[in-house]
Amino acid sequence: MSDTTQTDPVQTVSDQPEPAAKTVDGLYLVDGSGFIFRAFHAIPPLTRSDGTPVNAVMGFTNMLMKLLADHHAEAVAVIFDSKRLNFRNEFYADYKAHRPEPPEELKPQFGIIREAVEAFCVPSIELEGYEADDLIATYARLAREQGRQVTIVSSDKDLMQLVTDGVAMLDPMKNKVIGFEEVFEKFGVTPDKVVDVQALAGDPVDNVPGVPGIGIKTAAQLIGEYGDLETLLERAGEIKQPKRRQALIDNAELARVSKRLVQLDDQAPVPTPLDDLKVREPDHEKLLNFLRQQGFRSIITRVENEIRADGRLVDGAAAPSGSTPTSASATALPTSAPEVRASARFDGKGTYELVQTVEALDRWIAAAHAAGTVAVDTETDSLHACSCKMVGISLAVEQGAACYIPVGHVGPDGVPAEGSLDLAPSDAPPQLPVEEVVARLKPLLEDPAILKVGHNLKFDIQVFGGHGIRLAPIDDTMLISYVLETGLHGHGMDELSKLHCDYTPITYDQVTGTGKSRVTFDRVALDKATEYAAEDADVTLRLYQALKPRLVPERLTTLYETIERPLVPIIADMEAEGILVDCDVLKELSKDLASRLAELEIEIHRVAGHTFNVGSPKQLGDVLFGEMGLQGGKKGKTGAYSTDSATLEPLAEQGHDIVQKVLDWRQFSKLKSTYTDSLQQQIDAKTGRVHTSFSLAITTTGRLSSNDPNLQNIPIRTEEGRKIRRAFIAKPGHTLLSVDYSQIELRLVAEMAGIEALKHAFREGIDIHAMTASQVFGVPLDQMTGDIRRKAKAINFGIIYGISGFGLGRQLGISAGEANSFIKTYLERFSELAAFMDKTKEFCRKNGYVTTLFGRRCHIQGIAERNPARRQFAERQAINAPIQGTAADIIKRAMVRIPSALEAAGLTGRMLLQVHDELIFEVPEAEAAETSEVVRRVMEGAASLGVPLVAEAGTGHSWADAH
DNA sequence: GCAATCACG
DNA sequence: GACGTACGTGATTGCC
Repeated sequence: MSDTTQTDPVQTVSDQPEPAAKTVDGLYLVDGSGFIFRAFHAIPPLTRSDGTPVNAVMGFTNMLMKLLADHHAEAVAVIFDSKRLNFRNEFYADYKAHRPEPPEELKPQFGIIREAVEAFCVPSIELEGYEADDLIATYARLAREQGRQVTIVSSDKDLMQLVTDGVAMLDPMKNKVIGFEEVFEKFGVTPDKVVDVQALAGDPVDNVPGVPGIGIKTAAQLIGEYGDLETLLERAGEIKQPKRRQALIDNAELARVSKRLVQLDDQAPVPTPLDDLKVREPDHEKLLNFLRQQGFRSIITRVENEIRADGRLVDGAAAPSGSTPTSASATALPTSAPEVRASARFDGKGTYELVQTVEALDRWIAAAHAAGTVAVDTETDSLHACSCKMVGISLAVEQGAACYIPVGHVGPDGVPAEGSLDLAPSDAPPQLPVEEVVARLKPLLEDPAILKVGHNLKFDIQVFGGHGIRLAPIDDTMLISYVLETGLHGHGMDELSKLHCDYTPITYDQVTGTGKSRVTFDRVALDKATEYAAEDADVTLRLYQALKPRLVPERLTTLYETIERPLVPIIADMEAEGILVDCDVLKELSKDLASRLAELEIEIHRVAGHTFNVGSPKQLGDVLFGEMGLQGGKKGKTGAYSTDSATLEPLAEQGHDIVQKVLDWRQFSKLKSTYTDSLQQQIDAKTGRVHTSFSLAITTTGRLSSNDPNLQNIPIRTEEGRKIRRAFIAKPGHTLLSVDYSQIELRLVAEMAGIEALKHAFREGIDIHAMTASQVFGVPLDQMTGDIRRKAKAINFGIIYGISGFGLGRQLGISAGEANSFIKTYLERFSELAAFMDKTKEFCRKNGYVTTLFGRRCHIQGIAERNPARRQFAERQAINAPIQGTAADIIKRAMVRIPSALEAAGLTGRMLLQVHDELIFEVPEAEAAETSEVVRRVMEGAASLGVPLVAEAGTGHSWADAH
């Protein structure tokens, strides 16, 4: 069961959560004409590759698709207005006379939208002389007479008069049901009185006259009082307000005409019998053909995924050229199919939209709703997600259709934008206030039905988190690329764009400049910022379309959806939390180290006979091996003496005091510069804590990495270094909890290679190094010495690294030959191991990658090299990667489960750090014991294997104490 | 910007 | 038997 505990709202289209407004099955009558206009105005301009505008087509198609997917309709029809005049014009010539001609860009789309309906195998209905509303009224009546449920898909107020028991309306864009309550909210009366209110209030849009001076509010009040229009007109003389009374008396006839105009005709002669409106099985080929003609790539992807999920399509048979595993890396963007492009071309600079008004913003939000998927990217003034300022947001809804919303740009002199508290005269460019943009975007960005796609969304999640937005659900193109092609290349956006889209995006440096003249992004001019930022969102969407479809056929969906993707918000929280660091402890250590370094330096210079830079390997080598004549060889192309600790340590042991001093100097210098000094700089001024950044897509094995600062390599191995851990502390009333896996990699070797003797030892809780020592060296456990055990331990580590005689020999200070004989014995004692290593190497040669227990693929380059050195290097990687990678999978699985496990247990502690096989928490003192148990339980249960996983916990005020 | 060195698992 | 060697990272420093 362990594999399926994590669920996420968006896996495939068909997996999406139940819509908020689910209506009962029955007849769905779609107000086609209403939607054409709504879609046209909601979606930014898009054109097909042949120049035909298709934005309304896309909006309409999306709406229809969503409707069919979200509701189990037994019958559906799309109803259109007929072009000609209708019966209302016979008695009121001016009816809808003010309607302007549809915009030029819309006209060609009417026909295409009818094709769209056809492609979905949904009946489309129109009738000369009647408006769509009349046909809808008629069908609704007919269905009601058969006792069937009716849903009118529209948000047009003119249709609200039809709402009654069994007839509801549905606004598919907002996914909102319009029933009695909503109608009452709008008109102030029950649906059956809506026409009376409309007759009085009139409607300037449709040129329905109504009674002058009476609006909806007054009309509702009057109808409420008098019951209906006729009664009101008859008793108009009783009205107290003179003006209102006179208006009603004078315009009684106008009101009656108005009522006839707004009253829908439910007796229209329907062109298609109600019984013919059954939902038919969709013709996928026909639908896909239509979508391809329009170049709706994201919709095509969704449809294909849906079809695939239904199992009606053999993998790859109808997939676009970019989504089959074989051709994916070669051509991500098919060239044959036409593509939707905004008025912009992909490489046409300066054509993305700069959003500076609420109207434009709302248009993009509506477009995102229509598309169902939106690529999001944030721009900030620094790379530190926790402390940076949000400068702008970009959205992309379709290839080429992207915008940039500036919210934090300042003028060239750094004057804040208008709306900031600063009242100084502003030369900041015009832009919407950040609060307003955030407020309008929040429902979209948190909408469980809208997928947010980003590249390295961990960053954007933190930026939005700072503004009270919890971005979800998400897909991350960086992580999709990472699970698909770990080890083949990096996963930065620019690199992936070149690789998959054959396109080089504008670089950050091009926009901000480099070196001395670099400016922060908030000072970049808006046009330049738009080109860069909107393009990033656009590229992200393209990468998504190229990469996401590969997950299923390449069997990487589970890894991505249950491990990598859920980890994103969890790591984001850990980074935002940070860890408390006591600056005074570090200062004290710095001071200490400084004086010891000074002493050592004087001493070293004295022995050398002159001053030199001890920190320069070149100068040091010259002094030690040149001037002083110590034994040591030149190395490498640089021709310089090697002076690393492996070289110097033997010399120090021979009694060369100066060498020992150099080694000490090196160690202290490292501690001071890398840890005590720089760590002080890295404490966040606001939080007093250190916020590292974990990279999720760097390593070739699946591990995380930590940077800025790296908190995964804080010293521990030496006493001096360990002191640095005293500076990492818990806040008042809290304690640090450290829980680490014991011997996880060796346990995994036993498991994956199926080494029975090792598995048995782990199950019995035997000292594993002593046990291997007794096996390999034939020493009984009760005669074990520390030195023999140390050798065995080195061999065990060697196994994990893809052992070689030379490497082991060097580690143990013995000859390669001697080391080789140890290895030989080891492989004889644990005979399953050799087979495992051979099998792994062979698999890697055949496939180019190796896999972990949880299906992660680590691509290994050079496995088939002719050069034996390079090939053997690849082979060692091939041995190591499944082991290291499985351990990484396991701790990630634990990390995904821990926050919810703590919450379920009512515990408030926070996970702060991960150090490969260790997790660090900050917990209230009173919760320490219980938290420790919950965490251990989750960690030990993160995989169920033939060997037990063991997690050990420690607590203390500082990290040094917790270990 | 690269090489050398060394901190961690 | 070649060929150069343990696996995976990140930060700092000196030097070109």
